[in-house]
Amino acid sequence: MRTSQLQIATTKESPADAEVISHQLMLRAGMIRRLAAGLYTWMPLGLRVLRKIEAIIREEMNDAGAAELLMPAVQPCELWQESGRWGQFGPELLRFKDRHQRDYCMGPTHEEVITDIARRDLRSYKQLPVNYYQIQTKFRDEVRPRFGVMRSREFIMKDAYSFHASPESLQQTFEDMHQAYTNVFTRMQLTFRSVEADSGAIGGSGSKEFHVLADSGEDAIAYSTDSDYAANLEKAEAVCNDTRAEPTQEMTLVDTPDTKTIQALVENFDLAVEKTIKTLICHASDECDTTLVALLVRGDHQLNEVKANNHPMVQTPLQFATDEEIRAAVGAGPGSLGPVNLPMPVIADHTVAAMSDFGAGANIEDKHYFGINWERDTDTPIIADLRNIEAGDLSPDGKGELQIMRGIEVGHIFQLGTKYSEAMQATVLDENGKACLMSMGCYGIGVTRVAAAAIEQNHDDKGIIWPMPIAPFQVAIVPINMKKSDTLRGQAETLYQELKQAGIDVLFDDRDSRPGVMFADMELIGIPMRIVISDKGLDKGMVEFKGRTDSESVDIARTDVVALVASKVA
RNA sequence: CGGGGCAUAGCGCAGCCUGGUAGCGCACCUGCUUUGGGAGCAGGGGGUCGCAGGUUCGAAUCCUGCUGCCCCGACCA
Repeated sequence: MRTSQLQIATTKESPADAEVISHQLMLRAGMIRRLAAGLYTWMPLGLRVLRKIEAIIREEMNDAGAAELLMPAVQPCELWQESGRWGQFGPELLRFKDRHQRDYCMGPTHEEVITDIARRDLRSYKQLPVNYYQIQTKFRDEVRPRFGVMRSREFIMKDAYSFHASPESLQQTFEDMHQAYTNVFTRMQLTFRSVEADSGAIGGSGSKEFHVLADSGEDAIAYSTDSDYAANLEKAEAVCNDTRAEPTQEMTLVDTPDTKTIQALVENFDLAVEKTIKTLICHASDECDTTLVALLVRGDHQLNEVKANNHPMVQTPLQFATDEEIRAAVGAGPGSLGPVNLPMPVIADHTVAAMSDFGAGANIEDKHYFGINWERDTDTPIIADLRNIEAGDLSPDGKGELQIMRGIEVGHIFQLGTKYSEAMQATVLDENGKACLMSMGCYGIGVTRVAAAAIEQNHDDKGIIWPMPIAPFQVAIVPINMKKSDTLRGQAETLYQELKQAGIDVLFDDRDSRPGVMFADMELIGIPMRIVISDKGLDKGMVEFKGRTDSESVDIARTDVVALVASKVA
């Protein structure tokens, strides 16, 4: 392709609201244009990247035995009512009515539609397993779309759904998909990890996320220094091997004016932060007699909201109590809360349960108890894993300690089990002629997010550095002063044709720009290789070759350059 | 949802406090010169100053309402 046809539109400055580097570079390189909040046009240059990502995914999915189909983006409400998600899904689900006043939604995911397909088309266990996939536009009305196409409302996703006669078959396909995803991201030359994950709203058991590693990633990932264990921070199990020490202090009531925070408590009263407790009050589920329930974590630990949300005694979705609710129930406000004499169930993190001689609010305004001990001073709490792991924690598998790094979630594979097949009665006949529910798996890759993640991971001060397999073009031809030299123009054209015939994705910069402009543009848009062709060089039969990350270009014989490029592409 | 901020040319910004009818850089168009790292000179086009009211002789500027966008989020930070 020629730059004159591509309408290259690069800018030196990026819009003020683009925060993350991938968003800035995609805008500056002219890959995407914003239409409205969370809605982006993919310009020709950006679309080429998407198509390359899709092609790799398609090949690996096909190789793994999945069959491509295409479902509608608009879905009728009936299916969602059948699965129960019409009520469960919040405002993220974009709903609207057609001219007959029937309810529809823009599909954020396609479990309902595919399950409907499966129950109609699949009759016998002999047809199983099957794995359907599509690459299609999804819509999720995010509260706060941001970071460009990293968290947009409309995005392209590859979603696959498998159906099985047995859990063993599901497990097998789950593993096949894990391998297929590993192949996909390996082929894209991205640095990634697969990690254990929470199943979230989609439901089911057993799920793994694929994360592209990047410091700017929205997710934190815990991994063991000495084993394969890796998990999303929200899932990573916080273990505590300490046993509770015997009490050595009496419990005392202390006046603590102006001490509403853990930090103030530690500073004003010379208390070790490891001897303090944070008390968080949230709404209780129906399992409790009270409307509120208390969650306890050590003063220096962070509550893990996903873990809290998953606790049976906590109302879903997790909702913290307001100041007024707390005062009404306890008689004291946040900042003076603790487990002693608290009129509600107390759920403590493992670490908290192993503490002794600790300090916490007295549930009396401006007072704390110090030297509290479980059993002696207050009932032993319900114990659960409630906190985020911290770097240096023991690995749950007992091997090594956990470290934290950041990642961008680009893929997620789930074992759904029979959640949807049961709700929607998707059955096949088994060997005995009896109807049995199909087990399901589902497997997603955020195609548009992969493009952004690749940039987050691969860029420098000049711009994007595309990995070769997903680069919009593999090589750029940059002629120097072609305007003045018909010879050079002819030579550049010939080289362009030769590269095309060799099957190379080549971008011919045929603008009459100054060299600096062309160099800067080709680097900004991240073309992995560059050939500079000039009269000066051609007099000696040479052109210049430079890889995007090379510091210097090298002279190479004109007659060898096509072969060189071809070898680098392979 | 709650809190904060912003809205002036395609992009980045100034002007607003102290009202007098809009400006700079990049980009764009024309011409000349230039051509190995985002050229120089000269000329030029483009803005109902987010929308709607109000105050005023006069509003980008002051006041009110609305809309859009961005940031932050309950203990801690």
